[in-house]
Amino acid sequence: MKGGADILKHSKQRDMIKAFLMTRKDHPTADTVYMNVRQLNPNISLGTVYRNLTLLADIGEIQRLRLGDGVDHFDADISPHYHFICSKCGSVIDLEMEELTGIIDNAAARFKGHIDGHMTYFYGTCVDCIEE
Amino acid sequence: MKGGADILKHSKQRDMIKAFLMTRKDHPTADTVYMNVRQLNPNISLGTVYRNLTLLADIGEIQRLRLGDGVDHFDADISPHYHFICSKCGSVIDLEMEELTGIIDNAAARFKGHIDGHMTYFYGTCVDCIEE
DNA sequence: TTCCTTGCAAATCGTTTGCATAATG
DNA sequence: CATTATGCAAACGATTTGCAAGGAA
Repeated sequence: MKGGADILKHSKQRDMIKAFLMTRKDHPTADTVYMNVRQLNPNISLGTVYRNLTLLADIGEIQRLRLGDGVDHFDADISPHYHFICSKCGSVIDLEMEELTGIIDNAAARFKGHIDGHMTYFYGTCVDCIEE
Repeated sequence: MKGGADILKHSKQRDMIKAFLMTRKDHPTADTVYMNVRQLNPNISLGTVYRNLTLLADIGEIQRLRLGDGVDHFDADISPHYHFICSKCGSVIDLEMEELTGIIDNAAARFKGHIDGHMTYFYGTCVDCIEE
């Protein structure tokens, strides 16, 4: 049986991961987080990075982004906003646009289940990839 | 060097896969396709299923859906429409709703790159999972 | 001391690929 | 005949997990 309430204990590694993520606005992958955090703590393991990213996402301190490129990206900015992913270089960029309000109601109108939320992202070619 | 234009040759396996997909409106995964097609052709391999699903998606005869659950789903209905994925049982359901026109313009307004398209899906709990 | 967290490595899962053979045009 | 497609199995990349040891409350 899976007893207790899994009280969260403090951990240096988790702090470093969260702190690193907050310095970046390019939505790094787990591996990028690993590479970078390892420069401060060479002993940290990839498994720990994954575990903490998952934990942080579960408790809502960060956002996990699945943008269809097969790799998870992570974002310390948990405010609702939209992303663009470049089909060529894979970079992820924040979009400045108002929230798509009403989209849920729109979807829920003729639907019998219950809709919790939606995921929307845009794809195409970023400026840097166009200009070369 | 990669010479020719890769002329498409007919294949029984591809036909079966496409035919099977057209009978289903629940957006099966590659593995589900494999399981089912295998009942008609026990010799077909999973690799062939993957190759053909990828090929069919590339030439636009089917749609590949990445709905954030880590598995690709396939849809023979290539008309633009939206999907709902149940967070509990994972089932994928078509949503009856008008297209989100203007959403691209909306996103492109303050963005420097070029936007080709967008991906939107909804999640929550489906009727069957609510009722139990 | 209790229980969560870590590091390490092995395992898992979905998907892709190399290769020799079979099928298509 | 030239070339694409197949079956098989091995390879892959991203992520997860079991376990013994370390660290926080």
